[in-house]
Amino acid sequence: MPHARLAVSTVIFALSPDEGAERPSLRLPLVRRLREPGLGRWALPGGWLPVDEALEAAAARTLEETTGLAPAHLEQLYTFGAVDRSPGERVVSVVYWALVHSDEVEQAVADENVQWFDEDELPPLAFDHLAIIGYALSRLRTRLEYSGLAHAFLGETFTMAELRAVYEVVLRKRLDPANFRRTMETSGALVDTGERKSGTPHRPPALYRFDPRAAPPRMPFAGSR
Amino acid sequence: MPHARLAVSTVIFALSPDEGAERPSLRLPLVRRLREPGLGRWALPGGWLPVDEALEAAAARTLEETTGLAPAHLEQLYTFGAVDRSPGERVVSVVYWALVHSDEVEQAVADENVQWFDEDELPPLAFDHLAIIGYALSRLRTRLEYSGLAHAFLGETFTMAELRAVYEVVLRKRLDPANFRRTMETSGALVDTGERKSGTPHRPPALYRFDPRAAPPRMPFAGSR
DNA sequence: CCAAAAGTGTTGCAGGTACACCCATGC
DNA sequence: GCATGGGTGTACCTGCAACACTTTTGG
Repeated sequence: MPHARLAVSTVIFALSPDEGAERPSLRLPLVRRLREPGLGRWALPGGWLPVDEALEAAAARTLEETTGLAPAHLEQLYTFGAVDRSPGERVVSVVYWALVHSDEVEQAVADENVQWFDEDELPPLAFDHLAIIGYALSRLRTRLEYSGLAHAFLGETFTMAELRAVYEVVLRKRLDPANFRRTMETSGALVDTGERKSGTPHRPPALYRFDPRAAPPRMPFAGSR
Repeated sequence: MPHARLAVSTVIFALSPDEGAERPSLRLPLVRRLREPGLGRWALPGGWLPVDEALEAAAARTLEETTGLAPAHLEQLYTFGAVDRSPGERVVSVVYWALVHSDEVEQAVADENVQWFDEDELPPLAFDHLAIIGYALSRLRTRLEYSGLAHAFLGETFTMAELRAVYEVVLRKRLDPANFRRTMETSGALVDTGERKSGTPHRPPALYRFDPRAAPPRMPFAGSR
């Protein structure tokens, strides 16, 4: 008797390194499909679930295999299981989404079969992966607001403007610098390192660090009573 | 070569019919396990995923098979896939959670192998099902607040006090009647039927109905841009 | 009339938005 | 000194929590 096959895929987000003075953009890596179904189209990194590997571990492994990077944040998104989502075979995909530090993206793997795409310049995608990416984007946007997740995009220290740029790119809207600063300061998640970033054409901004005590919220089993 | 097996389970919530004048309580049906592993313990309704059935359809079907009821709300919760969560065999469970109308619960099936339990009087549970129920409870609580989901517990018409009772039981805290009324009225999700419920020992309360235009928010693919 | 729930009004606090304004640096 | 982003102060608005108060029924 036939079964559904179980796959694990990951939507990986990073900010493009800000070459030049332009705004950074939200990017994600995709892999080219080398066999049917969907040959030649692009797809999310992933693969079949090994019997002896946890779901999250499988997501982290395929992330590492395709990009060479380790996730700064990794979280389950949704499980997609429509009967006809893959032609010829029943496939259920447990999908994760991940954030990686932007300054590591330069070292990330990219060849003719693995490429990074801008969030609004996606190529033709295999299966239902376009809808999955859309859902992952909406989840990223809501999560960013009610938990300080932006640090997963940034390095060890950062300026207030860099942090604000993360929010502006992800939320796709301009934020008031004054109010943004206050919101972040009163949230208690930031620590002023005392250092300043010099070399800017203007007044040198303070460098901040994330308060390690403000741990990122773990997903399940938080409210078990 | 072995694969992980795919199961679908559902956490089903209902309010106990308010027999007497006591507060209603949150209840859920469990099934007794008739074989190893976990023989004799109680477990969530569910089963193996058929190749030709969608995930949500499988959840709705097992819900109907164990309780005889149709879900007023059904939504994917999380997919659990730790390697050792089921002894002897690798099982990945896609878990849904559901709400059913409280006034139908009386007609619900219940025999020696299917019983309804109060949320804080749970019996010994098989596998990781206790943790799953805890997670479902936390999700129910947060969802209730930012989307008018309470109507899934209620019948066609209801009083403001009945609606408030749903919130109070689920959120486990007392709510101010005056402020609760205003919050609901300004939300625009309620329609005054003009009728009043008579036979109460005191001033007869107005009967409300949910505005059908205020549709429940569909889960995935909302923000695909 | 009285008890008790239904329903209305008012006040005050907290968080967020808009925007005016000062500060420090490179050129 | 001047342009520019860094950083501070403040007024206003809105939503909500608290709570006093009026209304309407059954006994």
